[in-house]
Amino acid sequence: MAKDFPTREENYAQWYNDLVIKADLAENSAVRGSMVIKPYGYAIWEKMQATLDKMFKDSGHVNAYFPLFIPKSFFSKEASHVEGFAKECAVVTHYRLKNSPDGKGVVVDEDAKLEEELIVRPTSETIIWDTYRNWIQSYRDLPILVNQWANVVRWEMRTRLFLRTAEFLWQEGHTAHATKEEAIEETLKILDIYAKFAEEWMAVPVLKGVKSPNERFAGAVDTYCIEALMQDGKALQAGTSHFLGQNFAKAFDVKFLSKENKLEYVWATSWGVSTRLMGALIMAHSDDNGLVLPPKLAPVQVVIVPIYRKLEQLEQISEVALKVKEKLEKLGISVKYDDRDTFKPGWKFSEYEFKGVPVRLAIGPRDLENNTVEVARRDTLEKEVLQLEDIDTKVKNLLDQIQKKLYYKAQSFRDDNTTAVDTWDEFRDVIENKGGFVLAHWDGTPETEEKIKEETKATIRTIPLDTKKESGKCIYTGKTSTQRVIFARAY
RNA sequence: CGGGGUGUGGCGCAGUUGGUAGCGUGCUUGACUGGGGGUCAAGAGGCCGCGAGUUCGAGUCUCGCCACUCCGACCA
Repeated sequence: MAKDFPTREENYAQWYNDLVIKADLAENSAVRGSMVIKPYGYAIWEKMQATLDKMFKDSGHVNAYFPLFIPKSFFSKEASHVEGFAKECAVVTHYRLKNSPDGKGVVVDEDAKLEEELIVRPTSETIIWDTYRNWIQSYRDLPILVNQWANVVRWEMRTRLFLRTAEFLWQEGHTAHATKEEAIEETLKILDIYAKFAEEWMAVPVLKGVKSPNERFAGAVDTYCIEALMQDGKALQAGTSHFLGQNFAKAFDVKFLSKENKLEYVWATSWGVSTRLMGALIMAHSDDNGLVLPPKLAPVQVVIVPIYRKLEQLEQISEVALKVKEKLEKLGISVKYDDRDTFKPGWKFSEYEFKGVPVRLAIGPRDLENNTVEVARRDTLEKEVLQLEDIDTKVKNLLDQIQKKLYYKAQSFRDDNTTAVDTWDEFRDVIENKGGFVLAHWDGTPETEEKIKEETKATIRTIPLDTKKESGKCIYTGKTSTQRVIFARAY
């Protein structure tokens, strides 16, 4: 099944696509631009969800749910917000179908036109702030720290599995605060959660930073982001956290009485990560043999494959294998024992390798005699034969080791592909031939960023937060600059 | 929305100057097999994207439509 798909070198885009489909993560659906997330892919997403959900709750947030449909009029209330999303909104205009006159199928019933058209949410700021108006009167009602898990629709022209689909799954947090400082603090707190999740669970190193005005969320004062580097040298925005200022409070007239008995506008944030993280996860670690998953997010962490000739042998092996499974499960490891007689061991090896299962154990007659088990790790493809004694802690340690190794590998890749440049020629050369993150001085103007984008397709991915100030000259205009920013071609 | 490509068993493809559809893989059954995608045998499976036209005859030629896909402009 896994044969015949291109290497990363040959065709990176095709490699990614084939990987997603052949590893059973997702497939294209009958609806253009919308995908079906298959059980194996969805299991990964569920683990992401569960982890993030806990992190949000541990930091004081609660979940709620707001409607899929948003009245059209809500959108026009915040000027830059409309502008940002208007071009990609799906609109509901009618609420009824009827049999077509020719008797073949159904048509829209023109008599069932909606008074006010509804937008399928591309994001929920408008409906949520319209709601918050009623929730907030006093400083005592603040802060509101709400998150929702939902689907959203953005009518994209070109789509790619997980990376950009017309409909996608995400979480969106929407918080309301009494002060500017508190809202900014919230924005950064979430950014830290995102970074921690990416690095510790996904094993993907990310840069934390702030977006340039060109890349800012429509309606935000500041957009913070985590930015990851993929194996083809392109950047991927993995999560965003927005400080919205009082923009939405003003647009939706959300005011509160402060302790000082003054009527003030509420300060807001919003933040989200989506199924796009799946794309980042896949591209960050996988190789030409298929998917590579970090143990912490792998739906199956360990697979056990029995090797046998006769069914009596299988019984003996199963006895040992099931004991191993039980011991591993006691340590919280998810184990699959694949004793299907309908597939050959070699076939199973390839299958699980392709699907990125971190550790494979094989137990055969020789192992029964010697009290051993063959342990294979997916990330390095190394195999070794270990004594059965303490196999549970050995495997647990191995999983931890794989998790760390994946992160370090991704980190050293990123380091190798981060280049500081000081001249325009150098800049163009690196963007064109090497790729990756390029650290360069920029004069701070949207015009310059736009010009650079036109000429090189590279954009400012982020203005890093934890970086030293350093004076220099803009690579494009030569004007003075106080800090290097990160340029890259991006997904 | 512009430019290219592709639509043929589940999947991947071949199909010559028009003559009634084939290969690989997968599927079913059986035997032998089993420590890296096994071998052999016997089977099942097709509105050739859709619609017109040319022709005695169209997977093949003509026209129209639809879908998918890749490359650009737009985007998490």
